[in-house]
Amino acid sequence: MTGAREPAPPTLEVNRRIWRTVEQIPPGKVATYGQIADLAGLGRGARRVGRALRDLPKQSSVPWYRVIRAGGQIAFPADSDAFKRQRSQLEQEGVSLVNGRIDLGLYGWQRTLDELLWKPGS
DNA sequence: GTCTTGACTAAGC
DNA sequence: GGCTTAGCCAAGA
Repeated sequence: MTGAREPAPPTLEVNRRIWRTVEQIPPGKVATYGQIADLAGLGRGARRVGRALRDLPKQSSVPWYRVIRAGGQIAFPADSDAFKRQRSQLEQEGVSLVNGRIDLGLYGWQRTLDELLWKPGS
């Protein structure tokens, strides 16, 4: 066979899909790179998500600041402007940082399906 | 064409 | 609780 396997999607296509997924994060919530990658169909391409956000155009209205690392920590150095900017945006949405970290159990966007089933009061 | 880097994650110490 | 190592994959030099 002349290599008639699945045509790998162009990077731009993947990036756009990632941005679309990030846009689906509700305000006041945050998602991890791994989660975005999984929702975008990249599986364990957490790094791909980071690259996609880096290639993100400046005029885009994608809430990149709602994407954080696993464990609820921001992917930038604490002394970086990007870090402060992201933290400011998160606080503006009602997300508080505790010790430089975000409580995923509180602000995490659909941690796992188990949690949805655990949802009390319904 | 090879090597290094990087907006990552999970596991180990 | 935090640091280190290994795994992964794509872009840049």
